[in-house]
Amino acid sequence: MSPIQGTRTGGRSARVQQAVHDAVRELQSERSRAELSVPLVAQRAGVTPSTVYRRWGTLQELLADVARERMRPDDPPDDTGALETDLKAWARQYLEEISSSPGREYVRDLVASDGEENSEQCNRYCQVKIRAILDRAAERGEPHPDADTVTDRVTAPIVFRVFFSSGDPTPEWAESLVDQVLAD
Amino acid sequence: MSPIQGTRTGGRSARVQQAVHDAVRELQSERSRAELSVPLVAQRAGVTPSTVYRRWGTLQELLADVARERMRPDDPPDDTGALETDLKAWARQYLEEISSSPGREYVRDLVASDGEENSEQCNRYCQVKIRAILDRAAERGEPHPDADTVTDRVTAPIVFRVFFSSGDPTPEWAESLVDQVLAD
DNA sequence: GCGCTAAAGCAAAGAGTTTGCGTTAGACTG
DNA sequence: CAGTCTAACGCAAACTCTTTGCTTTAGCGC
Repeated sequence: MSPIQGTRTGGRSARVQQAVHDAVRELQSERSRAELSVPLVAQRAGVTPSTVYRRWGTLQELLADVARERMRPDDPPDDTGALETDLKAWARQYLEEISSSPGREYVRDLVASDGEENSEQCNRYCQVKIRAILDRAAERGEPHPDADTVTDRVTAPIVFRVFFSSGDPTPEWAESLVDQVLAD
Repeated sequence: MSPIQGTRTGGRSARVQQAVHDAVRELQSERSRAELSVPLVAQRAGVTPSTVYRRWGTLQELLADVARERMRPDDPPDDTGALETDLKAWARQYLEEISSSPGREYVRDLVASDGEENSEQCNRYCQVKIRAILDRAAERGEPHPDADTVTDRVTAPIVFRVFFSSGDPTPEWAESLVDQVLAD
């Protein structure tokens, strides 16, 4: 992979980015969101605040950048042997992840950031997992909805309820969304 | 309605709140979000910044407060004579409202605010409109889903796609969500 | 009217942000 | 493999925003 003309991707730049991201993650686990600040992160990372401002612009954008990284899919979703159970397991895990206190903060940071790139990337990560599940169903010969349908009928309601509804959504409710999308 | 003990609801307090809200709305129509600041709003409203800080805490919370006011339902939704067309008209209008550039900003401000009160209130406003439509359907004797189902299957996908998806959702797509929820 | 106090004003101290300029690391070239 | 070039970093000063203690004011309840 050749580096893009006019931007530096390796060496010191990469080390600074790594150090700043690590600093944010450390501080997020130690202090509340309101206590975070660019100077604080910069000090922990061993760089000057101006470096952070010039690269990320605002604390908001930096937090969104870190949040996006955290959402990146690591392992392929568990293979339970059937579409229904695969999707239910994923839906339960996803609900748990984003309804947790840190999970909500990450999504908040993503939505609050100026560029929509971050939120969109986050959804793409989500769809990568969903598609992996659907592809396995296809291999088994199971009938299955497409990824956009699963997004509209499972992912969207989960995210919406976590952020706009008063009660805590239950794992059972998340599973019922899967039942409904597989019913028709 | 008696005022709550220990807080002032009328007189000067009310005038200040009005002036600050007006100032925010004016400035939002003149400048970009990044150019807004508490001192700027305060100056336009004819109050001191410390007044704004003490009442709202941060610019974020103030913007969320204004955004919530804007989302408050004004008129009852149009009565087109049938559930399907009522819901489709509402879905189209809602999509248009929140996918517009200012609409997205309002929702962003709501989600970004610390207290979840604002986001939840916003959803309650939404459900008020949906329930009005469903109640009319009930009066006509039409079969109809409940408000939570409409929230999960129409409102949630609309909001989710506007914020997490790359392409612009179309009015036709919003209508198809209504078709699906009425189909089963 | 009169007193009481929540809320506003004022101003100074503190914290965060922006910016110009010099320096440095590391990518590219010959 | 040394030399050149420049994106990105460090530093520091100027600037803006935020916080806070104290004073003043408006207007509700008696």
